[in-house]
Amino acid sequence: MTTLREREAVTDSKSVTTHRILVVDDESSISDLISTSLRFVGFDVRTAANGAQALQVAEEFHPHAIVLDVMLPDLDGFEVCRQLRTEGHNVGVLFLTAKDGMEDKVAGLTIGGDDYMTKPFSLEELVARLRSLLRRTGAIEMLPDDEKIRFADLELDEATHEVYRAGQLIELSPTEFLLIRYLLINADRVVSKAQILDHVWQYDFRGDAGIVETYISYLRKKIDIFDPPLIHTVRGVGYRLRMPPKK
Amino acid sequence: MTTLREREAVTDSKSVTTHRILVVDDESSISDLISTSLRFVGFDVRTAANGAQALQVAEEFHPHAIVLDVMLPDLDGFEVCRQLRTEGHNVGVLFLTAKDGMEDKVAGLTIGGDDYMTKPFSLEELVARLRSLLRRTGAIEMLPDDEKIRFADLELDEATHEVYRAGQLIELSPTEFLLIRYLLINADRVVSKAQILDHVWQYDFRGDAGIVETYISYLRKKIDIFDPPLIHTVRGVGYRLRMPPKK
DNA sequence: GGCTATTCTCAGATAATCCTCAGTTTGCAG
DNA sequence: CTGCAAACTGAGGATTATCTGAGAATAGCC
Repeated sequence: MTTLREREAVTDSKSVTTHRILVVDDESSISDLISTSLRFVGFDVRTAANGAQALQVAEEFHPHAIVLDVMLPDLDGFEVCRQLRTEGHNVGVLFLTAKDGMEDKVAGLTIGGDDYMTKPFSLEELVARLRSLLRRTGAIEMLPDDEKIRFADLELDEATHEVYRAGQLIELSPTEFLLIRYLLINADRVVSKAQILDHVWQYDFRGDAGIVETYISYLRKKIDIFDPPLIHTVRGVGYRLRMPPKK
Repeated sequence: MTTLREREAVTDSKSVTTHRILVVDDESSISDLISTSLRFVGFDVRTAANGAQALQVAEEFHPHAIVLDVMLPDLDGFEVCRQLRTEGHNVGVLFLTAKDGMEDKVAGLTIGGDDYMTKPFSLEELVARLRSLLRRTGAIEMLPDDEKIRFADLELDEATHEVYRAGQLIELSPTEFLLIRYLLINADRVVSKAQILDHVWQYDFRGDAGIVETYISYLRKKIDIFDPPLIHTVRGVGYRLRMPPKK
């Protein structure tokens, strides 16, 4: 489903504020997945399958940010990053790393505005991190309310990762947080369980869509003990955040 | 009984710009059913019976959207989709999947604004989902009220799946929703029970047309308790949504 | 290496929906 | 006005979707 943000982004892309993102990964399935997803939310995407190609594309594409796998067939991601920087590309990098212990090394190297994620990740998170990266590196000018999403008396703060209902802080697990954010971004629209699964869960999740029901149930117990309930089931279709119709 | 019934009256007067749709399915009965139906509502349709052919046809046809069975004799649907995307066809895909077994392959199907349906499906739903897909992927320009259908004081919202009569929210079951949408799309025209059955019910439904009467009755109890009644019986022919002649 | 929070599966309970059927009502032709 | 076929509607059983609790597996943390 098109989300509000996604639509804004899509509209933007036709006018001025399209951001150029370079995606570098040698597995084409991953880079396809990422680029499809990023294109859909309105970024201008170019891909590269190795380090040399990445440097070459960066030269003419001048990306605002790079999604960069650290494990590449030729140069490794750090090397690519170093060379870019020495050539004067002052660009934010979101590193991707396999979950194999390299994490610490990456963590140490992501100084400045950079960030990193371990594979597999969820697409919601990728987009969120990328936006945050662009914001930090100044590619997107910071709007005051840019990092808060509100619906009724529900408020989500991207910067602090906090969620409030009726002014009260709600403790959420990581997955619960991603789920409520996805619902908030799509407030008032119906989203199917498949969509939720594809956006919120890691891309390699091969379980049943029933897990969505479980997490909806968790969220309801934390968020919808308040009145009025905001999370509504649309039988046979999906879920939807909505205000009860006023009498 | 429920094979290919008459569908004369249902021409789509609205669509001016014709959109190109590629239908890919190896069962010709299915692809015939779909393409006939899509042509009827005004799309320009081309078909392919396997993955290779699909890629080839896409090359010269440049479809705005693809209806793609995931189970094909050569490549599977995902592979076709991936190859299309890497070749720069930035096109929305509506996947068709069999209900049995493949449940776990559902993940990843709704990424770039794509969508999927399980077989068997109803033609009404197919068309609705396809329109929504075209809208999302930008093939149809988005008008503010694009997702609403109105007739008299009856209003249906595709995005929220809500129906209002006289400003009041009406709770409908999935089948009731499809039925009222079909009537709304054909507002002021008579539609036969056979047509309704063909469009609203799954194409493999083998029951009696009497079910339509039952559902019309359900709708009347929810929608036509308001004045004036909008759902009218045309004895011996079918049903019609219409305003009563003014006094 | 244990401890805790979290994720995920599963299965029974609950509830909504679907569909059939049969008795009743309605409209129309003769 | 009468009789017949079409349409209406309520009841109920079958089916399916969703909810939720319990517990096993896993990951993250000190």
